[in-house]
Amino acid sequence: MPIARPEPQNARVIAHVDMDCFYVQVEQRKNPELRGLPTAVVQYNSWKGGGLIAVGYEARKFGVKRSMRGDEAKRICPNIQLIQVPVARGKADLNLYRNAGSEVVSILATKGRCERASIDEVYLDLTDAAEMMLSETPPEVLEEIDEEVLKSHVLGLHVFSSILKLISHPEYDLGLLFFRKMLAKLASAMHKPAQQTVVPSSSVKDLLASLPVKKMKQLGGKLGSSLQIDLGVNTVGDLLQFSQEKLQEHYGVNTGTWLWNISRGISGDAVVDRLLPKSHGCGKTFPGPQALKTIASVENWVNQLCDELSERIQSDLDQNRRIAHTLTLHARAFKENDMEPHRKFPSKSCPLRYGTSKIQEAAVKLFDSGLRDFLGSQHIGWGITSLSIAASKISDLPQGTCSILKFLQGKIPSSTSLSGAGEFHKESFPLSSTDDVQSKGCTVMDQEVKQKALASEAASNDIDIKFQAKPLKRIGSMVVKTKDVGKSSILKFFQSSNSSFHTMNQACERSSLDQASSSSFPECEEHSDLEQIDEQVGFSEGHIDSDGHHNQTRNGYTWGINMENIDPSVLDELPMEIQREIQEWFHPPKRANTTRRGSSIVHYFSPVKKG
DNA sequence: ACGGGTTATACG
DNA sequence: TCGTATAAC
Repeated sequence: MPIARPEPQNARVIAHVDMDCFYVQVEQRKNPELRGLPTAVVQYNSWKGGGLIAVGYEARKFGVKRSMRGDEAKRICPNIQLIQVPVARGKADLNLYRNAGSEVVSILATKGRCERASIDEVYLDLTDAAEMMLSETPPEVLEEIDEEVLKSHVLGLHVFSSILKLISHPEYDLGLLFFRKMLAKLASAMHKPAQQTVVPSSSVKDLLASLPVKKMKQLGGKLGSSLQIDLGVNTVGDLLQFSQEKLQEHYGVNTGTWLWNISRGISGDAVVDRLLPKSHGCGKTFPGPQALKTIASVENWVNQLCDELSERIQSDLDQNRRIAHTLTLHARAFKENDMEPHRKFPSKSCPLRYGTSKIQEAAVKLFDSGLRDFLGSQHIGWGITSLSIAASKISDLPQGTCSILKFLQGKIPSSTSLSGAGEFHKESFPLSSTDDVQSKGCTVMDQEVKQKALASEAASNDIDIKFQAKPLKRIGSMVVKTKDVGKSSILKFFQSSNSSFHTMNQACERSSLDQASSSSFPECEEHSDLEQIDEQVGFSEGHIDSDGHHNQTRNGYTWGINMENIDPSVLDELPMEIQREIQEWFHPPKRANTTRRGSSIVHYFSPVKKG
């Protein structure tokens, strides 16, 4: 049976939704009395009335612009309502607007595949909806609709926004390949506010021919200027004269081919199904005299930033079941007596472990490290003019996971795909820089060789393999504990294949003197640190092809595999060692001199469906 | 030495 | 990879 593919890939119907003066609208929704009044949103107000970050259309009539100061706006437009961005922890707090943006996305997401492009912009793939419409509407009526749409920019389709739709039907499509997102984006800016612009395929060629390159997304900056100055390209149409090689010569293979393609309307950019941001960040500037000049003041602000970030990633975890793996700190700094206005302060990153104080400690370390690099051997005064931290490398938690605390309290997520016997396996999922191990170690290496080597390394180091389980789909992992339980752990992993731990365990036993040495896996050494074991413990329903042997432990007890036997209410009755161990998984003992170069991991417990 | 605070992406 | 630079809103 052939798979139905009714839709050629090049005929997507894509809308770009761009909110007009979004922050202002959010404030006006909150306080309807502001509606119709000239309104702007300002950040802070102590210096020259604060900086405007959004200006309503009523105020724009007076010439009020973004980037003006509040005082200036007031001069031009005495009646202007200046609404301050909320302040929390001494800094601007944009959560109100972020959440409003999420509201919009989730509404749009009911209409088609959505990609959140920014706090107030969404791409929306309406192909299915359009096809539905096409199939249910007689062609004559469709023509009429199209005509209407072309004549006037349809008003107020969405209370919140001006909407642009780019519509093309397969039968209208002549030679132009997918160019949709870019065009949609382009046209949404053409008629504002509260209007939509429809771009039929037939108009695209002419539109591009005269379109200034600077108007195109990605060409608004230096690259666009270079096109104008170095190549004399002023419109997208002008680009057509240049060969692909020529463009690559100037701008590299990647950018060169990209330019060549877009000038021909070729752009593979699909609307990616993503409703949530890929990272979270927060920062603050300390302009001029406010520059931070002591470690203590820096730490204070780092702590404030971390507090906010921690809250945000925690709510991302709670609401969206996502975990961030990397923490990055950026700063801008100057040196006293150094004529160079802004020497660069290096940005630094490390594995991200949850908990406000952990994040704060880590961020302060990152700052210290950056400051050392920044100062080198010089002993001179410095100042920090901006600080920011970010949480990135966010991944989804497997479905059905919950905190182990909840698990132990008996709050197990309801069973969906699996309903078999409840035997629980502990799994370890690699996070953040552990990905190094996979890409450096595993992908280049034969799986079996890798496993044997790992096993023999474990054996030769007199390490007791405590537990392993085969995790969901693509990643395999194991936790190796030393005999000295609780003192150190080594985390290793390998790409998942069908090989079970059973195999590995055997390999371990028989190859204790195997020639493969740990030096073959220097990257693994970096990950030997109990602190890598994150307390973010989850419970998940997965599929594990257990054979009942792979969980054998050799130091007297097992936990994890026998979780089915643990009644959460009688946790106290567990052997002391187990209790202690569980404690340590939650709160690994601190070790002063460990470098934190390894990664965090997340542990899951999965019920096993028995054959 | 800045409209300020975020996000995303490409490059080396 | 990580860190930097660029671009956008």
